[in-house]
Amino acid sequence: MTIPTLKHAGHHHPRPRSAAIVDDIVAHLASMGYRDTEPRRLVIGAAAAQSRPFTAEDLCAALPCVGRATVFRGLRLLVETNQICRVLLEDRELRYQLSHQGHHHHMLCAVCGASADLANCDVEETLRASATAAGFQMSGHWLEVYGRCASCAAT
Amino acid sequence: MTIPTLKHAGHHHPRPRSAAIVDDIVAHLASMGYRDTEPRRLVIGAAAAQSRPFTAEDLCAALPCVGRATVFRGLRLLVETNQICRVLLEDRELRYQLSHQGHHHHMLCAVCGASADLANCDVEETLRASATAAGFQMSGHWLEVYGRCASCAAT
DNA sequence: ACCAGATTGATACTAAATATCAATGATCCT
DNA sequence: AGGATCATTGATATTTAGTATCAATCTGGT
Repeated sequence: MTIPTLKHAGHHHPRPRSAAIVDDIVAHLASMGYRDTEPRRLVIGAAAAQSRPFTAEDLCAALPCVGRATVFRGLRLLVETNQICRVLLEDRELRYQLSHQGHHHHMLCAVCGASADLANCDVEETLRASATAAGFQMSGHWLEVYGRCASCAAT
Repeated sequence: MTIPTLKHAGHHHPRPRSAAIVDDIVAHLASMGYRDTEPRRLVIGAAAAQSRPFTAEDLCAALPCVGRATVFRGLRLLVETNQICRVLLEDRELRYQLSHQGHHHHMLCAVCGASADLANCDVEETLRASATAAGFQMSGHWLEVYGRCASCAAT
């Protein structure tokens, strides 16, 4: 879980994918006036290193050298700047994962915890129509789909 | 917040609506082997008396004479037996409200906290189709719609 | 190098909910 | 009705997830 330092940048060995992601996100944050700090990079790097939706606690455990409050602050900042999104498990546990697109939804595997983006799913129109019919002015929605991913369903 | 006793059943004055609801739910629970206890009735009665989605804390406050743990246990039991359903606000606060139908969704007013059932909204098919296309075996979903109810939108 | 102000982290704190467990009480059985 | 049984209760402690505080530190711009 050690995050590589930056001294190898430019070296002919490719840096881990997550290093590039970290740079991207840090650059994006910098353009919004947020500073480039080591703890922040660590949080982003650890988030990018996760292969599954993760909890704040996961990051705290992965980063014993980073203060707990800082991990939470980092996550909050990343959510606010749309770099990561929040997902809710069926038991209401909150997890995070890197954002890949704008607004979208997730399918969460109850067995292995994997998440997949829900493609071609245009629920929004339908919802808005129903809401409007009831005199409701819809401003947003939250949707999670639960089930089993392809490989877990196969077993 | 006093729950009337049953001695007036059959009297020509109608009992409050909530009393009948309590009886119904208690009967349903009894058919599943759950006992008919006074604290349980108080919890159900208080839940039925709410006009808006309510928090566990609301019930605790409304029922100072009922132990906190009992309120939570009562709510859990009611959810498990589908007598009430859980609703999530945008800030992830959890609320409860009586169930009126089988599976359905809610529109939640961010201003006044009212909730309305989302009628004629057949998202499930769409979701399942998308999920299946991704090799996902959908087993359930969670959907909340946020916005403003008719009267709050009017102001 | 300097400064203003953003950021950090140790700590305390809050809020929501569950675990414990002895005492109570509802239901069944006869 | 009486009694045994076991679900239920409630006071309390504990857990969990996250926020508030605030002095010390670090970053980025000049």
